[in-house]
Amino acid sequence: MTSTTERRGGRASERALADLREAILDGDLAAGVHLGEVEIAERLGLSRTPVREALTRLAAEGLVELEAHRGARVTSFSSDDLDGIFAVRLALEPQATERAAAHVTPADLDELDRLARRMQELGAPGPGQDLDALVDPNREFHARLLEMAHAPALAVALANVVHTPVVTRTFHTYDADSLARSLAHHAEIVAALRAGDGDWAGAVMRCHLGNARAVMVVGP
Amino acid sequence: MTSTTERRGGRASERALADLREAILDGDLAAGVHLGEVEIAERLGLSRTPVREALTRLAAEGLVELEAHRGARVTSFSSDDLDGIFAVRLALEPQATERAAAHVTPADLDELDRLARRMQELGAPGPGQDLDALVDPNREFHARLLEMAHAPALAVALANVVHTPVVTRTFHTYDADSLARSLAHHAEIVAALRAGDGDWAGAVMRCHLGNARAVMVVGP
DNA sequence: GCACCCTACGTTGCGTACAACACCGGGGAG
DNA sequence: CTCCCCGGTGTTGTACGCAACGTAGGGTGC
Repeated sequence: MTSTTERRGGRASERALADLREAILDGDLAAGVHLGEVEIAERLGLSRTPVREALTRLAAEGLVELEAHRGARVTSFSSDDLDGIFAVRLALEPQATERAAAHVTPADLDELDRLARRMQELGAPGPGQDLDALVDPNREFHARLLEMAHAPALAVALANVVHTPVVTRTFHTYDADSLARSLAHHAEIVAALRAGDGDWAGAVMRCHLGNARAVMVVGP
Repeated sequence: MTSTTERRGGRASERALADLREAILDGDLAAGVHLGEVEIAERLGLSRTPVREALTRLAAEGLVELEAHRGARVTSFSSDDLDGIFAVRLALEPQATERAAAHVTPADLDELDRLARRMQELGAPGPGQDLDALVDPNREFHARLLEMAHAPALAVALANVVHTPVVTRTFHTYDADSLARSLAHHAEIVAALRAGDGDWAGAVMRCHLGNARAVMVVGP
């Protein structure tokens, strides 16, 4: 899950938060959709109060936008926004990867290796290919890596910007070559970490993000 | 003020938010202090509801920490946290400064110049020195610079981590030389921007942060 | 004397009712 | 015909009351 602590939330608030976040991240709630407090409350069988709190927190995360007396809308991102997001990722995530190399444990390596292999299975061309199933392990891979860096500030800065919905919501935009590269990068990061080479791991992450950026951001 | 948009807030909520944030940033509420909802509500003459919302948003900003059924506490930062914060600043703020060079207007330059000069007056050794008064213009300087970068994602990432209270709350920890350097950096950034040299400006910002880090973080 | 439990209190979490504000439609004046 | 004003309607913003949870203190059993 997210590394940001799940404070407060006597279950109802937390439930509303998790539910809404999942719906947005999975794309069930498209960008720009209006979110009425009563509507959500009724759908979840709750009062407006916890829903309202959840919306406030989602707004702080940047997943929704609140307009006074006009309700909440799912945030929509422009191409420029995407570009800015990748700029932040490129500035922070390789550094986090470098740091991760210093703290990595065998258990971490096994887990990352497992995720990387699973993604290569799911992403391999052929009848078994399932691009939608790639989303979760990919998210998990990057989250674990971030966690291993033992750099809370870095993690928070990224979490509050990356807004995983837009960035990792789908792999359908990847062409075959880019996808293959992306999956190979994960494996290479594991290899670099296993070798204890932070510079190498960071460099691969830079490649990984550069590749993703080229796919996502419609360049000039 | 903060560049993060001030959505929602039918005055009461916004007022509570602004009031609490100011109190924390100014150090009136020390780190670790317990914040009771009723206590704050009564002091501001409001109900618990807007106070609660304000606390939720402050928690999202990282200024307070919420424990379930145990209330809110003003966040306290460890030396490691500070180090992590500076790592993020060093990764992002120079880049923002570089970008600012591309969008800078004469009006912006005048404003930055005014702030830099004012800080040099206030910080000059002698009877007129007022270190406390430095805090606001310094905050404003960095905020303006960030705004000029036209990179919302960068700004958000920084805003959610820098937690200005710890970083810029006081200049009393600066020794004379470090303070002089810090003030000179501001002026040099203005000069670099006026010359339209983003690389130069970014480099100065790196120096600026390195200097601050050396002062703040008791490093080995 | 010490550990454990149980009760009483204060706090937060949630639900509900009311007030304030913003949008939308019709009607009238120019 | 167009523009402005004005009430209707649905939304969000706030206040208040109750319930649930955590904590601290005293009391009892060992």
